[in-house]
Amino acid sequence: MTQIDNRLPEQQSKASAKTPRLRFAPSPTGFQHIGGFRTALFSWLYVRHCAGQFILRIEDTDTARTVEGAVDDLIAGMNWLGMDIDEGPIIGGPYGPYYQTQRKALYQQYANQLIESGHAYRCYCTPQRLEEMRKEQEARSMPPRYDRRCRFLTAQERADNEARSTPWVVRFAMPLEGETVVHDELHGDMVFKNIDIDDTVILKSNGLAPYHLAHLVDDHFMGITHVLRGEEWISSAPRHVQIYKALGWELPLFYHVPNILGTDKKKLSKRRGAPAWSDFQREGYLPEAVLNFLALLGWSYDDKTELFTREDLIRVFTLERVGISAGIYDPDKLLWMNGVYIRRLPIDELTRRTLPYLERSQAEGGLPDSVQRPLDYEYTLRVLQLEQERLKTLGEAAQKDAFFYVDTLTYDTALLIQKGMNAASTQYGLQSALDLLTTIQPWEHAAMEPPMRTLASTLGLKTGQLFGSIRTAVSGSTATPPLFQMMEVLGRERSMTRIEQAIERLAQIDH
RNA sequence: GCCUCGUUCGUCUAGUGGUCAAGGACGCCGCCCUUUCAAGGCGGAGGCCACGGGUUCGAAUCCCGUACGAGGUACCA
Repeated sequence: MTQIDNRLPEQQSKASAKTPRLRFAPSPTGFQHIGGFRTALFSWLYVRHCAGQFILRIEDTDTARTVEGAVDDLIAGMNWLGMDIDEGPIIGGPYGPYYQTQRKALYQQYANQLIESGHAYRCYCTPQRLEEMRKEQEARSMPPRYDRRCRFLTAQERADNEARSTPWVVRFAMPLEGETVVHDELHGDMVFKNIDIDDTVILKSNGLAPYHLAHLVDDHFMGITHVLRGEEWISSAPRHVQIYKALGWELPLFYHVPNILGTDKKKLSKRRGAPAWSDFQREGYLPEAVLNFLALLGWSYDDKTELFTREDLIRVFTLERVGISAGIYDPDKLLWMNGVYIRRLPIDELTRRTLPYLERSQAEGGLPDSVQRPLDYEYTLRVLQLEQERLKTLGEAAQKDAFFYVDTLTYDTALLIQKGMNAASTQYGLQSALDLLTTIQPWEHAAMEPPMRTLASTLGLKTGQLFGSIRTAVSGSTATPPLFQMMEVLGRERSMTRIEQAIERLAQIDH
């Protein structure tokens, strides 16, 4: 119940005698959101921390919900985050196959064994009967539960059903009395009354096993030592320990990790708009930042450290420091962290990694389609040098820096006119700046700034007023990198042309 | 409804009976820097540690109850 008395030393040492083998076992029913990846990350980090093995297994026994492409997307996501897999689909491994639909026979074998040992039984109830029963129980505000009718069928009734070849499923016969203790390494002992637990289906009429049997058989034969899964599994855990017991198998160590909630405080779900890994990729989050962020959702190292490289994480990650209470995913903090990672990138790498975001089509979030691709690497590097500390995502660069690439600027002429100025004085200021700029040699920010400052005071303007007008003229924007550095990158010709165009604009509103 | 888990600043968290009149981070606010925007520096607001009872010389930390939240209650995972 508490965190203090939750680790039985004997059990811990029993497990550590074997090399840790942990798995991530998602169902391919859609696109994995970050909550799933976070749980996978904990397993992966632990495995890499103690030189174990990380297995990916696809729990595709619900064929009706299986979504085409989900496995590829999942693997791509793990790849993106840098979680390498030791055994799994595609790469294979000694304990395959790694798709549950391909392990059907195994589940049937153990379902039968459980029937023979008296721990399970065939249930001939029709879905309609179950449905009616459920409705009635609900109407009487009773807990909806299978009434175990088929558990107590006479030999004759069984024979009749078989003779009529009534379709059947296999149900696990939960003990009718007593308690089941689920020992969890994080939560301690959790006690359940057996009578509260349903006789769950362990083999469906189509011959496939649902989660409750399938994952357990697989974990056993794949030699899984630690089971990390979401806390939503706690309520079915007593069922699992009973099945392990009935099969005579040793239990793995359980770690029910906290869920990640959305800002609505509900479990993250795709339906409710939880982001997929590909959303982060598309917006230009760095996988190493996302990885760092995810690691901190339900795990902590100490009271202050929170920036970790992948290697750091592997080195310091331990399961003992995984928390137990659900947490809300905070997009603002991720955004901040992504900015930190962007700022730390060597400029070459930043350029290389940002280029694809800039070059993709405008519809996909890239630069305006009028801009010629491919982009010039050196030019983009100089642009990004100025933008680096201002970027929170790589994807933002296209919006913020379009003016560096585009031929004609679109902006509201009023933005040229600074506080305390009017069209005429702005026009005069720009013209004076233009005249001065013509003489600047070489075209470098250090050569521009001192004379331009002098010009401002000569004109009786604050630097902010003069520079603000030029800034808008040259970029079409009021928030940009430092003016003269920006003009240096933009080049003399383009900078001066834009100032001329601004003057023309002002001349027009003048009358 | 029933069962289970959880509950420390808005959010992520540190905290394993005294060093906690609760520390860090994001966000927010202010100041500094400053040609704008950032970044950076400094400072601030924000928590009766869900509530109520115990245990103890001493409790955010242990126990009990309550409230609230979440999860489960499928031939889904």
